[in-house]
Amino acid sequence: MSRDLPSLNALRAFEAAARLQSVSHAAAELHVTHGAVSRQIRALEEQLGVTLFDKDGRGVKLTTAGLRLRDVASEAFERLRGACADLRREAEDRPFVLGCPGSLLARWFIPRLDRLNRELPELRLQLSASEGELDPRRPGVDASLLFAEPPWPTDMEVLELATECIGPVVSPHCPVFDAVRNVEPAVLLKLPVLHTMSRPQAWPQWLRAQGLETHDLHLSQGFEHLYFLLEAATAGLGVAIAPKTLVAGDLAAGRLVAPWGFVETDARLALWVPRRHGDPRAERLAGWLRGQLQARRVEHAS
Amino acid sequence: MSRDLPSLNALRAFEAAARLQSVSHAAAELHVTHGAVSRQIRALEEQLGVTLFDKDGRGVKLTTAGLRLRDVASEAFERLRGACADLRREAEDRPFVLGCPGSLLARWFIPRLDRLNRELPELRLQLSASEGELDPRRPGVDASLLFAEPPWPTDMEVLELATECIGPVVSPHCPVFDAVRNVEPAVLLKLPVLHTMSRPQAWPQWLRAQGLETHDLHLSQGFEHLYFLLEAATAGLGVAIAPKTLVAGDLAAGRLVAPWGFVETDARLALWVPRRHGDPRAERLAGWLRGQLQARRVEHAS
DNA sequence: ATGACCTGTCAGAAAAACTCACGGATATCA
DNA sequence: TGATATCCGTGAGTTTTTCTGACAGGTCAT
Repeated sequence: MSRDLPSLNALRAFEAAARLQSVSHAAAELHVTHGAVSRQIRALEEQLGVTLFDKDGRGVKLTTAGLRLRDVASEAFERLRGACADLRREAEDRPFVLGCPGSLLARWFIPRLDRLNRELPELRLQLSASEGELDPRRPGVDASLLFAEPPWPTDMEVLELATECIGPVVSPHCPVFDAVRNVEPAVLLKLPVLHTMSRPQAWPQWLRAQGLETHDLHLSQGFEHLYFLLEAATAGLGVAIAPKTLVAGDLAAGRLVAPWGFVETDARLALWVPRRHGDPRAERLAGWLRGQLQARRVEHAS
Repeated sequence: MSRDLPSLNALRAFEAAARLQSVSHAAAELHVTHGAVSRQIRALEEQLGVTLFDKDGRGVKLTTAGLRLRDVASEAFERLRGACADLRREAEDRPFVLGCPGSLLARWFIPRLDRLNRELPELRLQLSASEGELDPRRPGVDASLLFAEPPWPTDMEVLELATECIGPVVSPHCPVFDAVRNVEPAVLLKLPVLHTMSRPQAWPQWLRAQGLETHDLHLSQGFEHLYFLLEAATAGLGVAIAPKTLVAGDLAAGRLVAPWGFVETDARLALWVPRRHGDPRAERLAGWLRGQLQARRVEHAS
């Protein structure tokens, strides 16, 4: 029992009061009322069975026992303060690691990276393109940016950034471009289309949204990653289906066209933050990303 | 803000878990459930913005940040533990100072002091006979033993030990003894009686209890302290009035007789303990005193 | 005396910590 | 290879601690 520490909050209150020679000043430092500090000191005196303060005029004065305890307590708390401050500072200085699929990284993020680093330098953003499947729970990753459909897992805080719109895109230099320039969506059913393993539902989703049957679909070349699919499309290999966000740049530059329009899906572009960590910088990043996605839309509308 | 310490209870939970490399063992050490410790560690990690533990199989392992914090925290807490244990030990070893009127000290306490020191050696009892008025609030006095009537002051814990009975006593060798051996109380009104300044109400109280008028009372020699009054009575100077407890020894030894009996007053023999200190040893002393007072009564009855 | 200032105390309110029960993951044993 | 035991994390609800706000008493300077 004697190995047990007394109440640590009481010790902290005592230490502050002893250091400042004043219950009221200690209360101010601890952001509480003087009554709270007075109580804590009383409790500590009872636990130790020792008088720590005597009244001295209208203030207080340490007893010899109090003096000895103050010396130890002040040093102990000062060390703890220092160690905690170091840890906090390092946590703040640590780069923020953002997991991100390669396609999103290449087509959307890289062009905006410079501005991000300028506007949010304290983030020290470090991008980690996923190899294979993106795992938002991978240790060392502070947050992940990805397209996905609700429901969200409970162990992640999901900050939604934008809805997803998908639609067929094709290069104007594509050999079949003349055949497909007809904006009637049904024409696409007659053509072999490019697709990706990671989004097998993309074509059926879009076709259903157009009121077309999906069983006539002719899938041709498939790619493991969306990133390669988009490269293939811009290279003129055929008609691909892609999220609008990822091809907005290509559309603006004329490298791709999307004559058949886009449809909104249930998926969301969202920032996934493991609840375990909950880095406050994730919120800042989400805010900035929302601003960028908004700006892009405004730019298009004008 | 960064000068602020994180939650100290969280820090203590972390320190225990880090030292024992186990949340459950830490919980056992702190006498709480593992859930409580887990929560505290989680809270600390959030406050510092740093991961302190990683999962390791079915246990936990410190991160490098956790390792650094543990080193500091363990030392800091160990120092605090040591300082507090020292203070507690000294508090325990410190003599227990009991304030006591000289009469009670001489007539009741001193004959029992030897047994008390044998039966409660850890008390290291130190008796402080009051000079002049006994002040139960005097600094340095852990408790005071005195006769007094309720109501009790609120800043004192009053442990009642026995009721007070007072009555006239006289030495068998007193010159007037033959005159007063008549047990009719009224005879006392005809004699000059010894009294004390500190209990001016003693005689009137007793007379009223006998159904006698008080205005006929002839006070003769007065003494400042009860102690001297009793000395005078045993020396045969006259009839005194005294608490039964203080003259029980003299009655048993035949140095005094009390043919007129005793009456119970409103006063109590009680141990007064300043609430500010509340030394737990006061309870032990009160228990022992009650036992002694009881024993004396039983002894008389038999 | 009066006002400024400080501390101690109380009842009730607010906040923190705890418990209990459950779920998921990992070792150990048969 | 299941079955079992152990360990940690989490959520709802409750208990315990702590704080507040108001007041009382004491000291000091004017």
